[in-house]
Amino acid sequence: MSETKAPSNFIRQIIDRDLAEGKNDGQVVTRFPPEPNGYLHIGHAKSICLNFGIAESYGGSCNLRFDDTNPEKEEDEYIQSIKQDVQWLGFQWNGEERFASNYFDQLYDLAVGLIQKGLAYVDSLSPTEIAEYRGNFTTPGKPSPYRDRSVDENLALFEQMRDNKLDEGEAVLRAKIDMQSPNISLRDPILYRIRKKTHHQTGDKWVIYPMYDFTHPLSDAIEGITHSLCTLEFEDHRPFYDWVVENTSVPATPRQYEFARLNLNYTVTSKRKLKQLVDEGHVDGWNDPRMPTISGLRRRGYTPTSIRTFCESVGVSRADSVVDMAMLEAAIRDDLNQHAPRAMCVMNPLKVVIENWEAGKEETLVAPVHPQNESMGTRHVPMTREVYIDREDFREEANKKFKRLVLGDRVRLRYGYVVRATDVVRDDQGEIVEVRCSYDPNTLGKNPENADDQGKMRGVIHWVSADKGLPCEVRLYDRLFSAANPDKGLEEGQTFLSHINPESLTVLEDCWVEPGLRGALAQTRYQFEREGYFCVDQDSTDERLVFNQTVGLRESWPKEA
RNA sequence: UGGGGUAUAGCCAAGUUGGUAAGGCAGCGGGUUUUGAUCCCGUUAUUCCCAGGUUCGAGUCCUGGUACCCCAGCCA
Repeated sequence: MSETKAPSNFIRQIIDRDLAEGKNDGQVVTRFPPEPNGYLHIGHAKSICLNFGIAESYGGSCNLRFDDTNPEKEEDEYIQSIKQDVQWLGFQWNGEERFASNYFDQLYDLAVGLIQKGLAYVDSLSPTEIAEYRGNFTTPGKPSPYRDRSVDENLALFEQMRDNKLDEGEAVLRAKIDMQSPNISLRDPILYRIRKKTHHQTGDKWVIYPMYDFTHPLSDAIEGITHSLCTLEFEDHRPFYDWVVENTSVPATPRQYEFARLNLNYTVTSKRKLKQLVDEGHVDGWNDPRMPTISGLRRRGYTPTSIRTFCESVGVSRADSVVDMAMLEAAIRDDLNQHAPRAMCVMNPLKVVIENWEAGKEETLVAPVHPQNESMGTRHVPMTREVYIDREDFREEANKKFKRLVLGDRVRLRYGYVVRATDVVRDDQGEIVEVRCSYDPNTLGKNPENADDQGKMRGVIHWVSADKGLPCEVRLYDRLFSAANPDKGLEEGQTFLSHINPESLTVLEDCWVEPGLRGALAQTRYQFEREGYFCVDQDSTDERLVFNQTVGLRESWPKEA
């Protein structure tokens, strides 16, 4: 086992430097701060792994904080799912989960302090007027006529806002900074707005709610966060983040650092778009196995380890990038290859009758649970006169590269005997419905003695006893979108939804799996040999197993076979 | 258009004081194999967005370009 060295990235370098300079008393405290307005997705996993991972490797701690400053979009359902997902990934936050709303009282006092210092004022401009006064990229903003209200008047007005004396949109509290700033987020950013909505944590206590830009630096400071990691789009807000920390009396000086968010091809990682997919019924819910949500990946069969190693492998940088889905798939294949028990499942059954096998005779074959890991033990696979093989594994004729069953040739039934196809049975339409075979009783665990005459043994195929196998359902998944970037190449009137892959889900109803899987619990993962990795879906019942394809095996065989 | 960022292989990504381009994914070739899997071995950038310059020496420093991303919510 090689020592896993902490991956180098610019954030770790900053922390190393800070530690070397003795900053923050040698402490490293991070936080993962989601807004509870949706389910977590693979992009959040990157942030979670970064924040918790850094805390872990520097002997620090990481808080879970809900950034719940906008009661309009937030729900308790999201809070619960977020907590579950973080824990499932294997991380434990420091103490209880926190809420920005825990700090509403302190935030209010700090805002009053800003007013008293002449650094904040109540603006009575309408929303559209505020937008006009703000200017744009080329035009500097101009001061609101209310910008120079007296401290006393501001204090009184802010109190009226808080005491529900004003209507929504009638007034806001703004920081007094610089309406001419080339950085638009410094043109007197809004600190508080009136929202007469019941809040999932504070109920009806408040009718004014602080904005993210005001809340975040203060929450960080209150919690003693040392390194506040967020994505690139907040870069322009950093000067205001520092302004807030400098101009309020808070116990610490957290610093914000930005990294590039994760993009994956053939999917979307935007809460808004994911919510749209769910709300409009394009998928089966937030945990649809095709979704890039943590809960979707979980249902699909991804392991926490695979998601964590994936996040580690993509690294952390400041360059916009789009990670290839193949990297995610490589991570889950790697984990499951090592740990998933093997089983045989036939998904497109074709009956095979072994004519020289005595009717009614059953033989129990012994197979390893894992070919490279003896400690996982063995399993019993019943062999009978009639078995199913996959239709893809039989051809009447084929060239030498086809390593499966061909009429007249031999193939091994995995863990069992070598059989030779002798004839086919067709239905009225001429379609093959059955293959007749003979078997060589002397080939269990050894090769046929006459390998060279009478045609060679072409390969090994999987199979399931027709009498003893279990009928089951298998759900196959393809990428949710057929375009690498669903937001690109759109015609007039099209949206990312136009790129949805209509064949992202294939349900196979007539599948057969070896009987040892009877009663398998939801989430149990297997490698179906020669097919891929699958896990038991939550829709599974005692009567009927349902499997989700997590990912196929790597396939590399000659195209013209 | 003003401001803020980013450019290293098909995709991520190391490269810190200038010393002669890590690693992963994908690909390709070969070996082992009762999974066309796994595993193993080999291979894939004379060049770092472009053009100049400094230097014995530049992905790293300087100058000038180019491309792409973010910002004009009382969202986060």
